[in-house]
Amino acid sequence: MATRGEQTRARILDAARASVLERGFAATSIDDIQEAAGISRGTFFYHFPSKDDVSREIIERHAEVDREVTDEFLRRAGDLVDDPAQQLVVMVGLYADYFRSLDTQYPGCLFASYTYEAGLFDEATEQTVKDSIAYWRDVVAAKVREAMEAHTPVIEIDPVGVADQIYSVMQGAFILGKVDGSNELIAEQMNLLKEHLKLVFGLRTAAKEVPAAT
Amino acid sequence: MATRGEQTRARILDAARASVLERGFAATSIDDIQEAAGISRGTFFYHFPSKDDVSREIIERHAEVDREVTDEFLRRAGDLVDDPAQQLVVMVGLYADYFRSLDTQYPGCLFASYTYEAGLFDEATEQTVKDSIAYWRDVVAAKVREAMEAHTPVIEIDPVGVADQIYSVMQGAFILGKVDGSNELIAEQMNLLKEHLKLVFGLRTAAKEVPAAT
DNA sequence: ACAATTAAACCGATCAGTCGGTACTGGAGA
DNA sequence: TCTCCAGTACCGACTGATCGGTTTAATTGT
Repeated sequence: MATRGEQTRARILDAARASVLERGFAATSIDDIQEAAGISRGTFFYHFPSKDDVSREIIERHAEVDREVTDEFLRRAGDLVDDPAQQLVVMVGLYADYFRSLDTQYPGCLFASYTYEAGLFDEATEQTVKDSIAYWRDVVAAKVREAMEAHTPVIEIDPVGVADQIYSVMQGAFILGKVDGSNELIAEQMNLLKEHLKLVFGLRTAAKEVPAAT
Repeated sequence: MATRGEQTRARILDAARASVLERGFAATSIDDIQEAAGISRGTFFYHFPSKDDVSREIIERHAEVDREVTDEFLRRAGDLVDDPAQQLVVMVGLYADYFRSLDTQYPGCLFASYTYEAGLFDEATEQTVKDSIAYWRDVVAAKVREAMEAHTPVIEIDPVGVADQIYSVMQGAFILGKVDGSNELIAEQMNLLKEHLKLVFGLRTAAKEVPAAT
């Protein structure tokens, strides 16, 4: 159970995160955060020495969650199917399901937000973003490598390139999703990517041939 | 020939655009712009009534250039090959070549920047972003539709979905490219996407079979 | 008792935007 | 050719508001 102080701290971080994703970090004032969190100005500074500390903590928390989700999706994919190529496909599908299941508009990714506000953050914060992306890239690329051993790809591919492609589609879809106000768009992009991966690894469901009507 | 005033105006817009792409709009002060453009504070306000007007003009100029590039790439693709599916592939390749040819780090897309700072801009500005993306989607989706008629896709696809996928990969790659400080990454992502498209439309270069050694 | 919270006053820095004035330039009139 | 003038372009000091951050004294919850 979280103490009262911890709850307030969490409320501050939540409010800050939401505002940063909507307006960006620079346009997020402490008064905005304080008001959204339903606390006073004094309380904000009781919990955080500065605004920068909030940005650091937000990104670190996001990095942590991101890593957990990555690990869990990979683990669940591993539980569901044995073939590493299938695991990749399932993983992308899990992302699709996740975005589709949300009942509010997905607000985008903090890493992207910070990237488009580069120069406002200190070295350590930038490094957190880089490390998080690098982690994702590494674990997914490793899985792609496994998949390549199990199924010779139909086209020449670079494992890191494929990992980046998945990441790119996700990040790009977040932007389109925000503009269109649609989580479904994000999910659909993940689904299409899934089909691409199946093609690359020759995982076409051959049994799905439509029986000719007569 | 541009008048002196027009040149100054352009310098202001260039400086503003660069700063917005690096730090975001909110963190771009008029002093930043003024200093980068090599003019005084007074001159800025001589040319622009407010900071918001600059944001509007920047995005409109970007939208215009974006549209021109889209049209030109599609036109050039049409000049190079007849088959609409091949045209799509060539178009993506043209983007790849473009990003590879840059000698400075590609700073990212203003639409993405604005999307992650939504709420700072007025209705008209937001609409410009939406319209620009919609235009891209429409013309590329139309080409995908043509391609589908010429080549039955190997997988079930939605033309708009495919257009969005290309856009997503580009936008996502911009982010990765910024983080990694690499234009090559962006170009590589476009190349991989090119291969995916070839697969989908069955455009594999069958003649490329590696002759068995011995 | 002690941690958490409040409200308000306050600070210096920086912000967007204003204003009064100056330099440059390209004619028009003599 | 010289003078004068209007418009264009530019300048930098100034204003009021807002920013992040501090301080304090008085509560509240456990």
